[in-house]
Amino acid sequence: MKLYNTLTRRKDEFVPLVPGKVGIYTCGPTVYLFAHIGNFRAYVFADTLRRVLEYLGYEVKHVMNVTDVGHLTSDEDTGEDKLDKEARLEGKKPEEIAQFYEQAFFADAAKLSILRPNVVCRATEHIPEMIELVRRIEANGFAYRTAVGLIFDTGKYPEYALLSRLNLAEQQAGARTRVDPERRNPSDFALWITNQPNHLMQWDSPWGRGFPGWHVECSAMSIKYLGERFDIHTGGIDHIPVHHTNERAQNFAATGKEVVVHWMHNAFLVIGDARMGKSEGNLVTVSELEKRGVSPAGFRYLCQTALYRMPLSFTAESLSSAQNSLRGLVDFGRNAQGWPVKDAAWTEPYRQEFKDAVADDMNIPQGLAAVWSLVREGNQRQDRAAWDAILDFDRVLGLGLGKLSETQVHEYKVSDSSNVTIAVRFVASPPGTPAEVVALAEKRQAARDARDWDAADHLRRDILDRGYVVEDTKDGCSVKPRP
RNA sequence: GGCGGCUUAGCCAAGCAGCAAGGCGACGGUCUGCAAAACCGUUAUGCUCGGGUGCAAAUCCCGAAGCCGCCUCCA
Repeated sequence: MKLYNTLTRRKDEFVPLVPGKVGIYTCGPTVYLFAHIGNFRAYVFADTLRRVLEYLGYEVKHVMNVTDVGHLTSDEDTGEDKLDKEARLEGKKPEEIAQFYEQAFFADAAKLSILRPNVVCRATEHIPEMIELVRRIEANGFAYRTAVGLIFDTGKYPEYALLSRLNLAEQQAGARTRVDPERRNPSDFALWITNQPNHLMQWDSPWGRGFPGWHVECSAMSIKYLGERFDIHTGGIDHIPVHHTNERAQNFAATGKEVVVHWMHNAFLVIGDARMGKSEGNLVTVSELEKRGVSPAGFRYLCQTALYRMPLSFTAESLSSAQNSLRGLVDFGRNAQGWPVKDAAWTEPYRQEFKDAVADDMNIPQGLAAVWSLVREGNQRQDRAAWDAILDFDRVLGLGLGKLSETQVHEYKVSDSSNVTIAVRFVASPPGTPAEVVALAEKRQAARDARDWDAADHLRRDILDRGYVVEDTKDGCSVKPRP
């Protein structure tokens, strides 16, 4: 398969370091607030990457960190820790804040069918590993002390600017932050921060009591769980110039190696012309989405309509478009389940198309085109083989189509006055449909059989009042929740 | 000031040199007691604009305009 690599700026052929196996590290959430759906685009992307690799037969080890310390509110390495700040604000301990928002994060992730990474690692539980990594960096001569703590000397790493293609000479030092006169280079950053007595979370270290710089955790934990050379590192595009650039520098300073082979970055979800962000005041969470009548699966579908590397427009219109598309897919599934598998052979070209698309740098939109071809042709052929193929694709799409289209069929006999069965009718409905609704549907069919259209229409109204719509077919009807 | 990205139909969005995928929406038709679903058809002689290279350009090159992100924490 091919994957775009930020380091080389082109689609590279993906060759795993160990045949058949893939290690992925994903920059996870900083658990001091609810994650918004802009954040979740990144995790849907990472999850889809994992699913694609598994679909193509790789054994994937997916590692994700949870940042619960060391992420400062400014990059001057002197600001408040986000967790500390929120803890003070809410009058709680940092651990309580972290625990609460971590739990909330994974609850939302589960709603979005994001598979839990094989390893979820918390920064605070890896302080010894971080200290060890920093010690190696220092021993290799890449660090120096200042009043702030231990600082990474980016001048010692000639390739420092390669990932972001920064032109350090032209960068305006201190254009937006004050200059620390003790720094050797404007891009130098803290590995271990000391002399911050107000910081709530502190640990002893060779450099004094303090806490790790933000970038250290990802280097330390990715290396711990995936080794000193691993396949893929994912994150948002905003991480390229600072976080990942620094991480890469640390990796090299500690190990002497290019640790990460493929760097992959997702573009932002954009609202109108702006990104979604806390300071923009346009955050939308998964719960808010649900309140607006958009299912998590609908949002996930929206994410799958665009390439992960392209900005995606998040508007009321694009959302409802996605939600409607998903509904169409689910409707097809409900119908298709009533059909026999006639001939699976005709689905082969579409299966191939899907596979080729996702193997080409995860071109999910192209894969969706194959899905819709199957819907169209499956409908024409009335062949469940189409649905079987789509369910197979859903291992990648992660829309939960199987569950969403679940249907129970209630069959019953219709008899004449002398108790002779004259027909077998059915009512199909999703699990959880109230029995009352099914009963009304049955009653309505009887009215229809009696050609009592007024009664039938009246009953349809009653069913609608209970939140369900009826669709008639030859020998029965199906009821489903009103869209 | 530096780096990066985006501009394709009403909307979302693929395509990265060889007849402009797909979805949503809209409109017309078939089916239906009426609907819904489904099916059939229509919806970009053109891809921000101007040059250039090629037999051939939405795709490559040069230039312009507009929009955005990062360089402070941010997916």
